[in-house]
Amino acid sequence: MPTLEEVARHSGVSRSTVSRVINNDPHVSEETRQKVLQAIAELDYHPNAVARSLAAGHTQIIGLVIPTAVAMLFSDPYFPRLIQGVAAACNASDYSVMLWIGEPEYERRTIHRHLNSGLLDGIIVASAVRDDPVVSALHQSGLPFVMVGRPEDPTISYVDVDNVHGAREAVLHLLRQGYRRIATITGPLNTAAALDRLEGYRMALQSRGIAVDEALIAEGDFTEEGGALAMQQLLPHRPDALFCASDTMAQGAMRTIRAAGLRIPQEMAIVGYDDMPFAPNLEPPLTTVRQPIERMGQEAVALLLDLLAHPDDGPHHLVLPTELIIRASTARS
Amino acid sequence: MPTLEEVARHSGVSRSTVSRVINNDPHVSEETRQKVLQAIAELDYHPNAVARSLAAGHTQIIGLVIPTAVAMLFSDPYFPRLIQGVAAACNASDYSVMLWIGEPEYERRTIHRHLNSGLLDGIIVASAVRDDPVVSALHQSGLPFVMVGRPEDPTISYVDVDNVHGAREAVLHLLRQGYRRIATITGPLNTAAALDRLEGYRMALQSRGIAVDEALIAEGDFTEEGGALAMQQLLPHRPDALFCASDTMAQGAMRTIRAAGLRIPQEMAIVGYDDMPFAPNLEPPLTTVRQPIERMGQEAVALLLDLLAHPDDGPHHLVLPTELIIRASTARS
DNA sequence: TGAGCGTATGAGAGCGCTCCCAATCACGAA
DNA sequence: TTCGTGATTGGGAGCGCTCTCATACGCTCA
Repeated sequence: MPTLEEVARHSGVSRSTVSRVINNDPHVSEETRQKVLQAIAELDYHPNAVARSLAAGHTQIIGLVIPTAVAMLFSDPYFPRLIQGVAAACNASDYSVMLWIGEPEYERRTIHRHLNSGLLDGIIVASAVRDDPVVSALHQSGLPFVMVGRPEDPTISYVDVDNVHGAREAVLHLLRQGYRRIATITGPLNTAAALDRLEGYRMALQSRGIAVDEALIAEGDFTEEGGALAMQQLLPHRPDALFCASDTMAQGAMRTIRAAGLRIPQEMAIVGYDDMPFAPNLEPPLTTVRQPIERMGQEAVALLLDLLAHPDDGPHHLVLPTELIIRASTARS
Repeated sequence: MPTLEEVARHSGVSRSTVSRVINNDPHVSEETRQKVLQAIAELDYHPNAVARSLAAGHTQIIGLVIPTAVAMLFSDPYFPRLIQGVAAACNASDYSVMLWIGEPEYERRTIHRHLNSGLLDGIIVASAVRDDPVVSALHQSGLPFVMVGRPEDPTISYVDVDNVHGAREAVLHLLRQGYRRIATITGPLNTAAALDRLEGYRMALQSRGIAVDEALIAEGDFTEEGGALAMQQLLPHRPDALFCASDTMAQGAMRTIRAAGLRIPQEMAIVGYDDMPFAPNLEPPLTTVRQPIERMGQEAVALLLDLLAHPDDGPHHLVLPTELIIRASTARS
């Protein structure tokens, strides 16, 4: 593995000059630049990222933390898409992504060790639950970071989708279709997304003068099984429509509904959330709220890079719009 | 951020000694060790990973390359689970994971730049297609690497599942149930997994003296849509059973089958592959071949670390067993 | 012709750590 | 007492690069 030094010797210039051409410093004559470039090609030289980071004081690496419980990663295409978005944006900006999946047994010491190792220039935290220890550790470490999903603390930069609005539109659609006893299966209520969607549900009903019946609200956990279970609680209260805080839970709820002998959408309309790839293939195809997951990842990177460039700026908050995708599961025939 | 130097001053010993206690060198008196440990705690010192890497010549970082086309990441839980396995195993061994999602536009130069930057101690390549440029680049870079999924070149270390055997068992099950005109939807035939599963299909038929009808073989692309399309090709040839090289494609095929008015499994039995989370929830629940995806990730890390420790060992090949999960989609009633 | 200025280049001091080698010391053996 | 021995500790030379500063070399302009 050739070094800067060797390239310098080979092309008859100093280390500094080679460094300049590598870093595209304009203060190099065209002639010298060519000479150096040729030496680089001949020796097949590649700068050593580690040495470069040590000298420069930054690594061009950002961390992507996914502190969610292990189980969700398995079935939910949310994270792959988010990762995809983050990776794409990083590649485009010459950053690398260090993946860090928060295992439950990770305790404070390990977290700190990673955060303070100087390996990361910044961090993106995906979908933390409330009071996540990673977030507080991050906060006191002083490392720049942005969250995907609104945190409690407004001084933190984040990008999120407009969950309240998305949920409200979904429920309003149900209302417009003439449904009146609308139930909801929420996500785990220690997440901001679940809370916001529930809030949207309430707002929609209230805006039409319909009292919220707490018996029509069941808490799920974003899993298929959890959706099926929650639906069992809901069924005795005879709702005529359902707003689910995730497509995955909607899928589970549909199973329960069918098992109870009810027809969708004639006897029970359903709206999901996420517009997962399987949503159009369900029986019947699922009306749902699409959110720009991948774009969130990209915007999170953009925000973080901005934060790295201008550390003194206040926190940035970016809220992306959602889109209601209407399919057969809410078609009052 | 305090440095080694400061810890040394603060505890009244030399840099070397502090370095020793950090690295658990036994040649330090208990008394000194305590003194240093205390200074470390008081200053809240954390070693700088970058400086350490530069001096030590290795980074404790491994790369996880996913060169597959973007689309698959979206719908397929395969990668999340693999990532999960890799991350877990790395954490357990004090390594970090650098994620590298191969965008199509990544050309040779970029690949080389990453491989030769010295940032990575080793690499795990997930599911490369045949003649993937990343693999050849990796080969000539001299970086230790292992693949997930059997490569053509036997000198490369890999871990894989026994795809031939898994497919054979699946088709034999169909045969045992009395089905005779068994069709198959393969994966893209430029991947080893698809080829191996097709091979298992052929072997099963031949072992029962049944001639392979090429009209009953359709190539898919591991997507739901691809499965639906492939099934349309197959239908005119009147198969009575189907072996799908992935659950996702099976899902698509079921859609086509149902649209054609055929009942599953009475008029068309189906076996999938992967045992994805949704497989038991399909209508009817899908018989499928389960493979230990997460474990593959773990074993890949184990193999790689072994390779790092013993660079001169020959290539390791590890083939994990599959398991046939029998559900209603093959229940000849 | 020489002062003044801008541009191209080189020198050298780190960045924070590891690791080899030498120095020190205590202690038992000769 | 002297020397060897082994356990501790310190010194110092890098790892490969960046970056500030100083130097040198043209120019232009008076």
